[in-house]
Amino acid sequence: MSPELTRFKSVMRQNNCFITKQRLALFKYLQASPAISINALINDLPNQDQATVYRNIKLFERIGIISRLQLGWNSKLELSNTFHDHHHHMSCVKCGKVVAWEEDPTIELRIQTVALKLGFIPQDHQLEIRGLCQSCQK
Amino acid sequence: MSPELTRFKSVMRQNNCFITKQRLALFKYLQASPAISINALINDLPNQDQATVYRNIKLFERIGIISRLQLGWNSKLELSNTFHDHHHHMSCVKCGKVVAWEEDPTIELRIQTVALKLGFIPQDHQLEIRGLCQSCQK
DNA sequence: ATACAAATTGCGAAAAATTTGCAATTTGTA
DNA sequence: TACAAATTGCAAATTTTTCGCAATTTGTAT
Repeated sequence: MSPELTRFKSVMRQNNCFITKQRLALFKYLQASPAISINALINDLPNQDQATVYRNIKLFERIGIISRLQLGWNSKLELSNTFHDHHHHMSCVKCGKVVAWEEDPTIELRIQTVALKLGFIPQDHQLEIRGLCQSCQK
Repeated sequence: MSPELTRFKSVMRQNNCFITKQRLALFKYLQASPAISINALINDLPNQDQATVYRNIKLFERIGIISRLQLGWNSKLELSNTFHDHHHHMSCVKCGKVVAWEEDPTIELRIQTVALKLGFIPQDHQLEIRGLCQSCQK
């Protein structure tokens, strides 16, 4: 069992949530790519009703398993699994491609400092960069 | 005329967009707070049809005047005026309060570096921190 | 000023996205 | 294995967003 799966089950148990096959399939699907739209989820998990998908997305958000991203100016809402090492996203304004990147210690540290200065206890953060990807620069 | 308003008009002209009173009202409203939901906009701009509000939000996003934020796990989509000095947001996971903060040179520089390393030409970015605000810590 | 072409608006209706109630099924626990 | 509680699927309701089109408004060139 992958460490992400172990962690997933542990978080679910901590929150008194049943581990159903629908939830497992959703979690695994979310692990496969850095960002995915709700529509893609509903289409690619055809054995689940859309109501179930929506309910479980909301649950996963509430207990911190996924978070919502707003990538481009015209893009749909997307979801990303927070159990990835990469929390941050860079998206191309032209072709829409999304690349995830690893935490950057300098940025993480700065975020801590800024949050504390404003009186917040930081819990989570999200950084999205928009720009032109290599192939769209040509 | 405020410098923001001047810049707004200039960006609008560059994009061959008419400066209508609906768009001016929308822009001014977006300037008043760090983040605002679409519903609040529609309710607070009662002299505009909701179709107009939606169309102009889309326009403003496309030409870079506003950007979308996804603040809390349960929060609605919000919009923020990019002409503010503060681009970044910190939101309280408990009470939903949103605080904007100024650019941080260390973070900005790091973002440039990371983007270039991944082959992107960065155009815009967005950083959102979630945590517990001072009053909700008690 | 005035007139004109093109862009924008308001309206109503359509389409898309999300949520809800409830009976049937599934889950974890004892 | 049996039970209580949680979850699912389904259909319908609700909410959010988009669209077509006639009427109005805007910027520009007289």
